[in-house]
Amino acid sequence: MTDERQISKAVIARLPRYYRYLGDLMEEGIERISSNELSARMKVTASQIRQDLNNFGGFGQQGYGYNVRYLYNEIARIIGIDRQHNIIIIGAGNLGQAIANYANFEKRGFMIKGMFDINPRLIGLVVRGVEIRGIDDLEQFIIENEVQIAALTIPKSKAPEIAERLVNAGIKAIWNFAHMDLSVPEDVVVENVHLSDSLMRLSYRVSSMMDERERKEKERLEKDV
Amino acid sequence: MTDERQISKAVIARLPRYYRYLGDLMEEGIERISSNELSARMKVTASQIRQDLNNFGGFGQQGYGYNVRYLYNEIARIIGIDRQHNIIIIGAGNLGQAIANYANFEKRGFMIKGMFDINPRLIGLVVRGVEIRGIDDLEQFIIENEVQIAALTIPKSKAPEIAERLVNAGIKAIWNFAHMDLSVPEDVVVENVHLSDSLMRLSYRVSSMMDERERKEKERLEKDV
DNA sequence: AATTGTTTGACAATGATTTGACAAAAATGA
DNA sequence: TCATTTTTGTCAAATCATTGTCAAACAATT
Repeated sequence: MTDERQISKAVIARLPRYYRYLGDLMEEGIERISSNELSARMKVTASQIRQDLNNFGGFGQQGYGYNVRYLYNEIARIIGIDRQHNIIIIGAGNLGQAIANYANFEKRGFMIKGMFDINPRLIGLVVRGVEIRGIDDLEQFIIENEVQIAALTIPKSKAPEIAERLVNAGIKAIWNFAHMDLSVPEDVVVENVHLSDSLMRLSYRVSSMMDERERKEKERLEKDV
Repeated sequence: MTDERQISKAVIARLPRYYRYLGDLMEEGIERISSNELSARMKVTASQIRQDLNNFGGFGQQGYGYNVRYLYNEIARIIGIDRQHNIIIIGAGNLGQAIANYANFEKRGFMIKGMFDINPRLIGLVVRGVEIRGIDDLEQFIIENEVQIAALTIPKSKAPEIAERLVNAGIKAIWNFAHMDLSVPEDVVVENVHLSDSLMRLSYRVSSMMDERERKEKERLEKDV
């Protein structure tokens, strides 16, 4: 009946990037774009762009291409950033404050309702108009302010305990910056940002690139002999 | 000749997670583990674990499993975190400082050689023993200190210009936190951390979970009639 | 030393994703 | 108005990734 076949993770992961490029196009004053032109800019195949977008409906028109503003708004709707999301930040250290200071937050519908920390020296401070609180009244705050999302920028050691409190208070999603995997009920979304994992991927790529360069250099020298 | 068949991106992306879990096992004092036990902890199939590891060599032993410490060290070697990498941070705002303060950096072979910013109020400050400098002598610093990696935590508007300077100074890799894609020569590694993309993926998942919940609720009510 | 149980590494089968190709639709230009 | 060009949406083919299976290897036990 409901033809809601699951859309693949790979497609979802690419949507924000489309959104970013469409925003750039709008800033450049470009009104329409073909999958071919966009594919050249984004360095992906045109086929992939068309196929990705068609998961959500036919946004283009033959002989014309895609209307940039329309597609931009449609993707915003698909991603869900046309609605308002209330968010809190737990851990008001550098990372938490960096997130709080990200200017485009409100523009995308993410309202920072509060910040929390256990460090008494931080409590009471105001970051971007948001006061840093102690975590004692965390649950009450979540319920009163209808908070759906919590950004977790605290050390690994405290993360599981806080995550459980968040879940019990009815949070819908955790943006997890702690260096560990959280275990939560299946109806709670966890989006991980494992910076250490990212740095290791970088390390792998640098290392293998250096190895390869070395290998080629050796090959070249051997040939010269 | 050289049997260096390319290892798939998906496998590389999983290595840091294996490394993380093996570290945890070591802390728990566990000496050996089977792919089956590990698969239960990590919520992936045992087959995938065995297949992934076998891309790099046979680290396990029939009837025994994998030696935790040995595998841990082998993965470190594969990722390249057994070598020393010199790194600089460009942009000493909250995000740059958050990265500088990450304690495990040195343990993984990443040596923070310097931090840079254009804000005169930050220049001269010392974060974790590293002085914040102006970006005028960036190129010289990179060469003199044999810096391979630059973390880029600056606004989008300044990123392309700085990236070009980094490339020209011979940097090998950019850990890119700017909200845009950089264009660099193909022998320069770029590892993107697009936090806004990550937040949008979270938004999509929260939104579709809420939609689904609503849909089910409606279905339930209709059935009751 | 022989037997039993465990567990890997390899391979085949399945599943998912990406790419290429093309008919049909719309825009453009004569 | 009609022919030509552009460009989508879709389908099929090709590629890539994951999973299940099993013989062979080793450990543990008697």
